Amino acid sequence: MPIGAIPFPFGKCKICKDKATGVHYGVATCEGCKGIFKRSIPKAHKYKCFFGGQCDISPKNRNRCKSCRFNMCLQFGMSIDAVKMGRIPKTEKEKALAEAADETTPDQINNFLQSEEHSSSFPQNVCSIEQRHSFAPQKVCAVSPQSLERNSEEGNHMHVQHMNTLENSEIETNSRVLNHHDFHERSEIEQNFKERLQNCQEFQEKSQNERNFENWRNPRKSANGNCQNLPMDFQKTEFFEMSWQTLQKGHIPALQDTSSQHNTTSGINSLSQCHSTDGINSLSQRHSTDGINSLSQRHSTDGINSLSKRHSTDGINSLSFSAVSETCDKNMHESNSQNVQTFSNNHDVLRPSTFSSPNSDVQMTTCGPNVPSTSKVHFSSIVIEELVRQVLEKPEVTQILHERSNSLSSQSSTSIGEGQLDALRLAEVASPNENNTNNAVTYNMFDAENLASRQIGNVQQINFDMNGTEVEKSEEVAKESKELINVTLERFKAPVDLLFHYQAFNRDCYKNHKSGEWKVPMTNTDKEELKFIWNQLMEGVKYYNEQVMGFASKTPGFSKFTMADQEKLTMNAYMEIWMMINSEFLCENESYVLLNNTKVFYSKATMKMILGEELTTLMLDFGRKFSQYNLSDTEIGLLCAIRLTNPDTEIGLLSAIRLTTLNLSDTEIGLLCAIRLTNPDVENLEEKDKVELLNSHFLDIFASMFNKRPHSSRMALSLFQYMSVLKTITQLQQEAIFNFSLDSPPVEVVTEIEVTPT
DNA sequence: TCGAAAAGGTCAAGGG
DNA sequence: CCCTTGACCTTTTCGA
Repeated sequence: MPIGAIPFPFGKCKICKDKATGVHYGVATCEGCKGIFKRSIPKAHKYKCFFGGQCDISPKNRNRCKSCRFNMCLQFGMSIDAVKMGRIPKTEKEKALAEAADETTPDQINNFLQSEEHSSSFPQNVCSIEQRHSFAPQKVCAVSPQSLERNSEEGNHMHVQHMNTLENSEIETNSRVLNHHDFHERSEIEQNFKERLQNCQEFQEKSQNERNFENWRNPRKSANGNCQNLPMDFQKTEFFEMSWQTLQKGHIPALQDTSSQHNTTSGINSLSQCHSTDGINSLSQRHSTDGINSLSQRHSTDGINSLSKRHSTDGINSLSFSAVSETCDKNMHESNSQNVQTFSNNHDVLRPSTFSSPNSDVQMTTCGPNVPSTSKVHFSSIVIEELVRQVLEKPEVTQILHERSNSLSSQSSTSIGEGQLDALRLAEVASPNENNTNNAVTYNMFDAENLASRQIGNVQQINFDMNGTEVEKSEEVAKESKELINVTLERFKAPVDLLFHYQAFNRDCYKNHKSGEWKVPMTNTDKEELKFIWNQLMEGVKYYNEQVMGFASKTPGFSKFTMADQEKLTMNAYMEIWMMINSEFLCENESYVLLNNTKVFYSKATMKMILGEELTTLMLDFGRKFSQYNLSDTEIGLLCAIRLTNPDTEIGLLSAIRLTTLNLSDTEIGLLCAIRLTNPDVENLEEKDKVELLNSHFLDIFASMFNKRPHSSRMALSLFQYMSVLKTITQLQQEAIFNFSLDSPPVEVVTEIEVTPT
């Protein structure tokens, strides 16, 4: 910098609180932390904290623990993909300097950036917090093919300058340039997260007093067309303001056609607080950036519509699942309400037995004469389970499955459902015919191909034979494996904590509802209420993102994958994870998925308005479709083809039901999420071996827990099959939601839920 | 085209 | 003596 030039006030280093010299790898840091991060990339896995992993990082002691320092870098979002180039606009710099001169508090950069949040002179491709924190499953996103094609044609590619190699310098994705908003937004997110956690805790405390629910539990009570019934703090937010303005134009921002995406600046942009007027154009020829963390941002596949996509995906699943069994709720409600267990934050407390009690099957089949659909759901699940059981009892089938599993795992075939490979692997582990001393170490965890990449991430404690020879299943190995499983399980508490953080709140709410202290808030055909619900959906997505991405970032070993792989994996598993953790609230005749922190259950009626009668009917009528499967086919055909060959919507419904009836603990659900998160069959992974290894490790752990159950093998198989169809139903639902318009909802909905005084 | 900002590179200093 | 750190330098990139 020229003599006399005044540097931009970057404030303190986010990592060690020393003086920041600039934005390095996406985060304002000092030269030291920049250097540490730069040097750590190829060898981070060697770091180990000897002080419990909670070291304080300050300028004086920052060299004491490289592990914690590097982890801090990751936590604050440093990424080699987060390259930012370019200058800070002159006007912004002058402002910053002026404010810095006046500023008495040391954290100048944050203050500056806060003041600049709404500046129009900033680079334009700034997306909202929601956008950058959001994921839409890459394969199931409902962006139109035309849109994707157009993006590609316009050269909307991101050039990634890799630290060590330029081989992967061009990947086909969309991005945005990191700018100084990101400092602010990152800190804002951190702050928001803390605040929300605090709010959540406060709310849980308040929930002891039922009076606190009175103010909001029935939005219909004061609905008057002006949304005066909304909580005041929510009404004040810019987010609400923008959304409201948009919605007053009478149209919920759905993707109506591709041509409008370029021109519109009102609907979706308003909702997202996006300053961009054309997210697509401004994204082109940019470098990969990463404002908050590398997982969260780069797959803004469309600067304009991504928010809409993502928000929709969060809300929509519960919407459709709610339409499960319309006429079945009364009996279910009565019987289930007696089975509500005490909710708890503990991971291994079994989930509410409301829909997972030993008698749930009976309940499902005895919910009245008017519920043929539900009965069929149940009947079909019984059929599948029985078939799976019969299959697994045949030794020749086991052999075939074994061979097929091996061949499929090596060629990554597309002819098998993603969940099925897991199931097949797990079947080996869980097979009661196996004669191993330790079932958890019986499959390809120990094949020769994996040995070279054995030491990754948090499974580095594995001490295997690295010569490339097959490892004997000795007792020593079994012991090591057991220890490793225990170590990983211990480390797994943190991600599970994150994953279920909001669940404690949701469960409390649900518990209150089931015990009659709450009523299901009304939603009727009122357009205003629909707008309200839509806004709530938009708002709620942040929480799901925190859950899913927090879980991903804390999953042992996951952060050791390349950023690109982390991104692909997380996007791939995003919705499935969401559905798994919320499956306990998708039950009976309604969805009880809470719109996080908005204190509203959204009902089946609203879902119908968004999804339409057709999809709802499809789901209820699943039994008819299910009969189209040729059940007399060989059992192997059923096991291997049922998922992708004819993945109808109804199966997704089934999966939600079955997941809940398995009565999984939080840790087990968390493990399933980790297994889906580290799905090695995701396309174009850079380090597929590593992903495969970690995936196998989680399968080991899950198997070690799961196979203690009776009939674990068939349960595991059916479980993974059910899981694997979650993606399909997501896709269908998204199509429905993006065609949704407030002016012409797909179905006339009448009020169906009666609010009765308690 | 200039020059600001960030990446990558270099090497003296310091610690083990 | 070797390795790590981090301040400083050079190169790259892109906003003005």
